[in-house]
Amino acid sequence: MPHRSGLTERAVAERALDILDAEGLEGLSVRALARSLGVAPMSIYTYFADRDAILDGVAQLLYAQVEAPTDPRLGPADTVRAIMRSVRQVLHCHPHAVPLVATYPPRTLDALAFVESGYRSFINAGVDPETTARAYRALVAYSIGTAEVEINRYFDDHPAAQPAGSLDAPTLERHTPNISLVGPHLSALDDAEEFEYGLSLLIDGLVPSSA
Amino acid sequence: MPHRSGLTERAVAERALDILDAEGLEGLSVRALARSLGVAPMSIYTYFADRDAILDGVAQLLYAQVEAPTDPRLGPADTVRAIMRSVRQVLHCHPHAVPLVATYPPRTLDALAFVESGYRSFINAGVDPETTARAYRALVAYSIGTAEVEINRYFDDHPAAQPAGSLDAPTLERHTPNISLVGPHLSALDDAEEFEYGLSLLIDGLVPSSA
DNA sequence: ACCTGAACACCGTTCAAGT
DNA sequence: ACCTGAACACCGTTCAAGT
Repeated sequence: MPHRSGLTERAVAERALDILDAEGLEGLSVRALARSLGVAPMSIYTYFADRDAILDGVAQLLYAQVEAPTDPRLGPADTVRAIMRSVRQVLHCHPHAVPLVATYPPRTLDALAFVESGYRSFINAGVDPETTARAYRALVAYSIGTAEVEINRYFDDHPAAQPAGSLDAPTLERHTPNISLVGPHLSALDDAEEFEYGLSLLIDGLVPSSA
Repeated sequence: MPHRSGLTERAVAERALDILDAEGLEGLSVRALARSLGVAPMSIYTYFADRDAILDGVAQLLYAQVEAPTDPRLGPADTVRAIMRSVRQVLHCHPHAVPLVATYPPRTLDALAFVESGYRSFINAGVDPETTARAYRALVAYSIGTAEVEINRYFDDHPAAQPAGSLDAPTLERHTPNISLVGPHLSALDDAEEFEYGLSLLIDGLVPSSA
């Protein structure tokens, strides 16, 4: 009888995602995952070759959650904008997964669905495959970069915004006056607004006839 | 007598960077670092509060290596382009450090030097502080995103480019024809070229009078 | 094929003790 | 202030054995 424990690769990956959300990447150990599933640690290796394969599996689950617009009348710019927003939303629901998405590209059919939709909107609009590939690459980099800075709150404790760090405000003002000047504005920026701002710059440049 | 072992925070961080380069992030353990320095594991905690603080220290070392142009006649676009290229170069020399740079922002005076230079070129050109902050944020996200996809070789084994994965070429062709079409172009893209391409799009959009 | 316990070679960090 | 060894509560993974 196969799967005496009732487990499947998918069920293991889904539990892994639960643990990742609750405990973070360090808390997602093979042993903790097995404990949560009520099996011996080594049973996990029936479904995944090693811990990295589990993390890859979690990434595939999240890629599958990305929604792509289905309306074929939508142009490539609007389609890609909707996909990018969906990616951002999924990652905001699973912030600890950002490093995984930065590491493991979509691989399964479900995970690749949104990529196919994005490509289709470009190709159907007459964009050539190479331009499509370049646009996809730039947009992936933008997704990952913005997600990293957002979930790590990269600009929150920026010097001059948070003078409680190792450098005090007078020292900063003397050595880096422009950081003192710009810092407060940096930490006041709105995540969603800045995401849209940079995204528009990219889309306007990447999509040949953005209409 | 302070520092009986002859260690300093900086020396510990530099050895940590050596280990990171040679062994990767997982190989950079507190115990391995202590072993390499010839001290007991707990001695490390004299200089750093915990492992995360060590990783932050390594990031600060790398930020300090970023070179910013000193010519004040250079406009903000050219200044920022040079800084972005230097960041990319430093990260290519230390690929395992990319997740650290994505996590820990510049904090020390040395690490902040290139940020100050970039800000100065904007402010001196008459750009207001908020626009400067928005540009910096977008450029940081772009640096991190492009570095992640480059060091992880994110597009190398993309389906259709590398049909040896779990999906075979006929299955891909049937379910995701556009991925089959675009994939080969994606894996053929040149890292440096695409970096410059997206960077130009951003700079053209971000720098008010790009002249 | 699937699941197990024991074992190996590690971790980060706390603690109490030394100088 | 700095450094130490011992200990605690963990890791991922190999192996040999079970069903």
